[in-house]
Amino acid sequence: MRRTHRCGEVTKKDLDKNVVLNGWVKRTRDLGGMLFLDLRDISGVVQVFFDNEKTELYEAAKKLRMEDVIEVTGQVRAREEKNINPNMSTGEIEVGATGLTVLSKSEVPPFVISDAENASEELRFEYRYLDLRNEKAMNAMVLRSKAVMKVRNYFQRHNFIDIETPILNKSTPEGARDYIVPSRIHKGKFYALPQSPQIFKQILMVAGFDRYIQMARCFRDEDLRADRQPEFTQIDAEMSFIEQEDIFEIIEGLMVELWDLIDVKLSPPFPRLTWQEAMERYGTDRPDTRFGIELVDITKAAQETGLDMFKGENNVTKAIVAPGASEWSRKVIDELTEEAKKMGAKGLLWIKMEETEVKSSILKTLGEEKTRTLAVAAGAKTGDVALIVSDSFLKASKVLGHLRLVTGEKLELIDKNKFNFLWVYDFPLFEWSEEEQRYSATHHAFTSPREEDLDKLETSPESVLSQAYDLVCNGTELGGGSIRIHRPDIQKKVFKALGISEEEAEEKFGFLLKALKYGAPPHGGIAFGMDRIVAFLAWEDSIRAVIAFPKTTSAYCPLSDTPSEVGTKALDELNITLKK
RNA sequence: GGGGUCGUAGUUCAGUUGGUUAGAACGCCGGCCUGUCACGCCGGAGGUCGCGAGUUCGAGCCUCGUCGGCCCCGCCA
Repeated sequence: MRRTHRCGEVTKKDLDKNVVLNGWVKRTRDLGGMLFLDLRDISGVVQVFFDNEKTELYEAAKKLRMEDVIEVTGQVRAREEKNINPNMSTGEIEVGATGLTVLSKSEVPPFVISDAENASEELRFEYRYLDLRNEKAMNAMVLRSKAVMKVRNYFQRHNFIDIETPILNKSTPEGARDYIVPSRIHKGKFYALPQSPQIFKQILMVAGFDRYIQMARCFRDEDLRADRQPEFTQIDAEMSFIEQEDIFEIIEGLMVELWDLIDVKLSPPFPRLTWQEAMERYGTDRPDTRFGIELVDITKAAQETGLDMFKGENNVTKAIVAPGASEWSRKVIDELTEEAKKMGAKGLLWIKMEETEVKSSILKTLGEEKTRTLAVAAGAKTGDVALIVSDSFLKASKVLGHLRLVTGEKLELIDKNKFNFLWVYDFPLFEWSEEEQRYSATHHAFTSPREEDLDKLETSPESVLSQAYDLVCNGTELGGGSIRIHRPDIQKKVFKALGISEEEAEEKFGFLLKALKYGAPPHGGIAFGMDRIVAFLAWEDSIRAVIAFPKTTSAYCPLSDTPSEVGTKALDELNITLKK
């Protein structure tokens, strides 16, 4: 018999109707002579009633266990006033059972489904099919589906074409470590899984699809975090004949529609901040602007103290003020110092502006008056604590940017209900890599320098700014992109600055360079971490919660036991020998 | 690659300065119960204390190593 209703959709309108329901046994409550059963499917839960006037049926119901799959026939009836359960959407009715079929028995599950949130992630992911039966986990996936539909719908309305790009790709030298797939036919050669469809979407622009969109699965073989999985989904978009501002507008419209899913009204345009300004004020390229506390440059005041520690040639002294934090114990200060050192600072200078006196690590060396002057330069008032770091501009900014976040958390200054979006743009085109002793691309090798910086490409690459941009929300980078290089001559100069030889460029990216020679339109685009966006919408801290089958931080899947060894036959065919 | 933290019953956890028989809650099994909805009450089963060494008369507890989960730094164009 086919079901007539989903469990959560039986309502008062169905009173006296005979219904057929399918679902999982959430729980039974046997009162002796009468038994209540909560039946669950994706739509919700409904209460089924068995009594011992129908002895056989009652005895059968007594044998049911959690997570058995059953079919129930019965009649919808209203609950008496005193028996209504206001916490249940179907709480005004119940189904008086007239028939019961067990469709599938369940073993005792390793955790109780309705309590899955309290089980360890490892266990939940091993039994993800049980975990997903839990309302919250299932809703996250439902929300994800809605978000995907929104995105596709939005871009279609704006004339974007959805095109799939290859999963088996050429390995490229820049960027993250590739996942590698050996080729059987081409022995000794390898495919790489895409870190992003970057080059292909640019080639699609050359082809003339002037607006492209794809939900692209991407793969990066790097160490994982709460917001990083080895495979993840990007909303990948690219447009021709546009400028940076066009991208901002179209994406702002998309964010409005996505956040509408959770009834949050965003009001574009989002604030725009240059990279320089973001670093100066927040010490990071992804500022969390849900709370105040900005970095202050006190280099001049610091140098006037005459202390050696402030003197270095490229030294910049920066500070933040923790408002009303003079109650902080020595232990808290020590913690902050540890945090600062973790970020690479030599140390952390602190000044406590207490009611009657000033306390500081440099009080003895500097004396009360000069110490107070320094704190005041940072903007500290009575009751505040000034935290000071002296180092290179980037180091001092980053350390204080981190301390700013820690301080915001500690003092509970962050309004968790806010969604503060902003654009960061004008990133440096290159950054110096100490490890490799060369410049590397801040965004990627195809990012266009700003027009006005073109002539500095060869003379002072470090000062060239790019047409790259990030969309940031609450201190998280949701996505980023750039206007691309569409002229082969500029692309060559950028490769040169990156220390990529012509031969290497030809070997690795030759197909893109060739395409650019055949009438490439000016173009640019952006890519978003779909998982991060959905995690935001679902109020989850980890993207694992919004991925159906996530991997652990060691890139292992506890459900399928992946990765695993392969047989010698497969290795032989691939001409691969494993090292001992 | 580095740092932190956790690992005890099916699950989530407690376990004192190293000391007799390792506890609780939920779940599970059995019984009672006619309006429950975290039902209630009574009884019961269930443990290689992640793994391996070491110290000790004696280790869940201390030491070293190792494996795994999570968080962070590096890394992630």
